[in-house]
Parts: sequence; C-alpha cells; structure tokens
Amino acid sequence: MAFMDSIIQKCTTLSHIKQVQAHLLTTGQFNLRISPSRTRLLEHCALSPSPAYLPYAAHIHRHIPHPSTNDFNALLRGLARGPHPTHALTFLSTILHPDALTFSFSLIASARALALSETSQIHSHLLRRGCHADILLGTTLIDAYAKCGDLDSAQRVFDEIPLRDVAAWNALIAGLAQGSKSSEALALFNRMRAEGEKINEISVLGALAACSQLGALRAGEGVHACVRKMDLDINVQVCNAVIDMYAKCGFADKGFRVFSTMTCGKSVVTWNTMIMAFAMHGDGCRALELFEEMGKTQVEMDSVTYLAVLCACNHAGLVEEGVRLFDEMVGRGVNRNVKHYGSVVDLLGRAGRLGEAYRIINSMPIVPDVVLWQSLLGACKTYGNVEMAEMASRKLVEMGSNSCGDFVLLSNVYAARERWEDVGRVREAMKSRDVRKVPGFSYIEVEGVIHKFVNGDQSHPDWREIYAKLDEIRFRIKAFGYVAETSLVLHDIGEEDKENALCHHSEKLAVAFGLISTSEGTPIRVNKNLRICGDCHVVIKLISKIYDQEIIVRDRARFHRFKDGSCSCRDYW
DNA sequence: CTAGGGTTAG
Repeated sequence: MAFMDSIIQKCTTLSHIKQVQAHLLTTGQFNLRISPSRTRLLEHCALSPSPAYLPYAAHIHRHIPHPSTNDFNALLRGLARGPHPTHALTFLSTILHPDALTFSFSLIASARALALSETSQIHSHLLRRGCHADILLGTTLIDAYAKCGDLDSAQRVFDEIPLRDVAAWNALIAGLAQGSKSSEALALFNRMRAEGEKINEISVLGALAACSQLGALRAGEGVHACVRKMDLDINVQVCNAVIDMYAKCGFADKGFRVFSTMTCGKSVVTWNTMIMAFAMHGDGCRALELFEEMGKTQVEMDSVTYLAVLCACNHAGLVEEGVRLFDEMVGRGVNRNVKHYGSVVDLLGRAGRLGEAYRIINSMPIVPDVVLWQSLLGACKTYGNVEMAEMASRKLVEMGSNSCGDFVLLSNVYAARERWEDVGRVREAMKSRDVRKVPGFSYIEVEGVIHKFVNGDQSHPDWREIYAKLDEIRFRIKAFGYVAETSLVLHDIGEEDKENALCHHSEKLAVAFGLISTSEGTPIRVNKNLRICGDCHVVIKLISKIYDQEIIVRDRARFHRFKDGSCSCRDYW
C-alpha cells in the first residue's frame, strides 16, 4: 500500500493518473467498496492545483460503483477549495453517509461561497448528530459564520465550545477584524492574553489588522511589543502586518524602520505594503524610490506592486510618471485589472485630461466598474464637463448604483452651469430611488481610548463642550475669511436632513474633541471611514494655523497632514 | 492516512 501511495504522490500529469487508475481497474481494486489506493488517487487528483485535474477527479468518482464516504470526502474537499465552491454544496446532498470530515469540507465551501443559509443548515445537522463539542468543527464553523457575515452566530458558537484552543480564538479574532468589528477583535485579543491563553502568529495578525483599521496606535504598539517579546517577527506575514499597522496609524516612518530592520526575508507583500504606505502618505518620491529598489531584488513585482505605485503617482500628482508606469506594465508581464484602469483614469481625470481618461475607458478589455465611472464623474465635476458627466451618470444608473454621492456630483455639475431644471430633475430621481447614504464616522484615540463620532453626534459624554468648541472655531475662522462651502445642492437636500449639516461632520467633531483633550504639541490624529469632505478640509487647514496644531486625518484613501494652514496633499485629492 | 485560524489593494 505504501508503495502505491508513493507512486500516486509522483503523478504529475493526467496520463500518470490514468495509468494508476488503469492499474487499479485491472487488479480489481477500483470496484471494491473500500479501496484506500483509489481514495488516495482521487484525493491527489482533486487537490491538485492545476485546473484540469478537478474535473477529472469528478470523472473518476462517477465511475466508482459504490463510493465510500472517504471517496466522497476526497472529491468534496477538492470542490470546496476549487473555483466553484457551490458545486461542493450541491455534491454534499448526494452523500449518503456523511461523517465529521464531510461537514468540515462543506463548511469550507459554504464559507468560500459566502452562503449563510447553507452554513446554518450544516450547523443544525451537526447539532442533531451531537458533533458540537468537536473543537475542529467548532473552529471551522466560527470561521464560516464570520466569513458569511453572521458574527453573532460566530460568537455564539465560540461561547459554546467547552474547551477552546488557540485556533478557535484566532478564528473569532480574525472574523471580527475582517467584519469591521475591530474594537471587538482587539478586545477579544486582550481577553485572550488576560486569560493566559497561549497566543501565536495568527492571533497577532488578527489583532494588528484590527489596529490598522482603527488607527489605534497605542494598541498597535502593544501588539508589536508582544510580537518582539515572543519572537513572532521571524514570520514575514507578521512583519508585513506590523508595517501596515504603523502606516495606517499615520507613521509611515515607524513602518519603514521595521521594513529596513526586519531579519526575515521580504516578500512581495512586504514591498507592496511599504510602497502603499508611502503612497497613502502622499510621499510619491519615496514610493518610487522603493519601487526602483525592489526592481533590483529577486522579488517579482506583481499587479499589486503596480497598483501601489500608480496610487503613489495619483496621490502625489505625478501624472506623466503614472502614465508611463501604466504603459510599461504589459511589457513587464503584469496583468492589468480594473483597479489599474481605475487608478489611471483617476490620475488623468484629476489632471483635467478627461478626453484621454475617456479613451482609456473605451479601450479597456475588461468591463469598467462603478468606482471607475465615479472617478470620471468626479473629474467632470471639477472641470465642469456636463456632457461627459451625464454620460458617466447614465452608466452609473445602468449599473444600479444608488449612492448619494453620484447624484450629488451630477447635480453639482448642473448647478455650476446654473441649469436649475436639471438640478431639480436629479433631486426628484434621488427621491424616487432608494438612495443609499453610507453613514460617515470618525475615530480619534485619546490616551489609548478610541472615541467614535458620527455626523451630528450628541452621544459623547462631553458633547456640549465639543459643540461649544466648534462654535468658537467657527467664530475664529470667519475672521480669516472663511465662508462655508455649502454648495447649492447640498443646501437644498440638507434641509430634510439636519444631521448632515456641514458644521457637525464627524471629522470636525473629532478634531474639536482632540483640541479639548490633547495636550499641546501632540498632533491630533483622526480616522474617517469615507473621503474627507471639501469643507472640512478647508476648516481643518485653518484650525491648524489658528490653533498652531498639527492635525493628521486618515480618510478612506490616504492621509492628510495639516500644518500651518496647509495640507500635505497640496489640495490635490 | 485524510479536518480548523492568516499579511498588501482605487
């Protein structure tokens, strides 16, 4: 048997596999009810990374007269990790005597297919069979629920596991971090440490991802200290996550220190993370330098590398360089995806080269996505191109986008041309459609505690003081000639929605709170989930001058460092 | 013999 196994291991072509299959058939093993070699062959074929093997595994399986549960499991496992995980779920219903492994592979499939109802169906099967105490299944179940977006169920499964091990904790920490419940993820990581549970590299990866999202520097430094103490930094992925954490907390240089002193080898991801970090900070030169340096190493550049460097050009306004890099990609064997096109369209659009941007969209071999049309629309707004704006909006409506921002942009273009009837038409369209507004919120860390604000928030214990500070700010910036940039559209629509009033945007609330509670000389750091709004950008610049206070705002796409009345983005965003 | 948790992205 061991001999047969080693032969199967060495099968590298389909023809090898067919020879083994023929051998099993001629010796009669293939048609037995149980044949370990047959199962091995099936598994080898189903798990092979080459795409042609999985269909052949299905073919072999179809020809087994009475497949054993192990035969079913072997193919199921392959289908679960293959390109169409739903096929595994259909296949599951044909399995007569499923065992624990059957359900384990099925959960991997339902997680990858983001199929919540299938996940919970498998869960109830498990409960009926009394498998709920199985730690491996429990962990897989937590992961599946989390990936399907049902974090409450993931938490419940976690709570019901009698004896949790590292992986169970890690599954929930990672699930919370990826499900935008970063504070909860961080809290769970801390609880894990408090309860004396042994942590490993995967635990810190989850915790670092949470810190990155929150921009929680203090907590991130804590995790980094723990990484060093436990020598977890021999792992590249951990180093990458540490670099990313510092960058997303506003300290690209701290990230760079880790980057340049790490002792384990750098991977593509390491380089990409660092280039992206400089890009986010608007430091186009250092991003390009690093890109150059990367070219001298053995590490192969990939599509993310190019995306990072295009993003750097975009944020630094390096139009020519960006176009050049975009052009050279194909020759260097790096495939362009929709994000590269989006990036270069954005780059050209911001530079006012709308015609070129439009030509690129038309010549794309792939279907443009919503974001791409949105950036073209944004450029049309900036440069007052009504015709192209109408065309972009039509595309957006066709694509089913009902984001508030798209309508506002179009209506702004009309308003700038004083086409009030068209403005009214857009407004009607907004009312008749179910226009989504993504709620904006901002975080600020004060003494290691994260405070969260939404637009018009009055739930903070110090809200009266914060609003008083905002009044004072408004008074003082007016002396500098500030006029609120309430565009006509926003004015019109804002009436029904007082919460969205410009002066109580979440980022202003967070900055005001920062002014009250941060000691002098310390920069105020705020994170926002959306792009910073134009009015807030103007106001914060003035605050940085009047209050002699450095303010760093991380928005959805990049960092803005406000100092002495100007911003590191040079108003180019 | 065969099972679980993981870093970069407009």
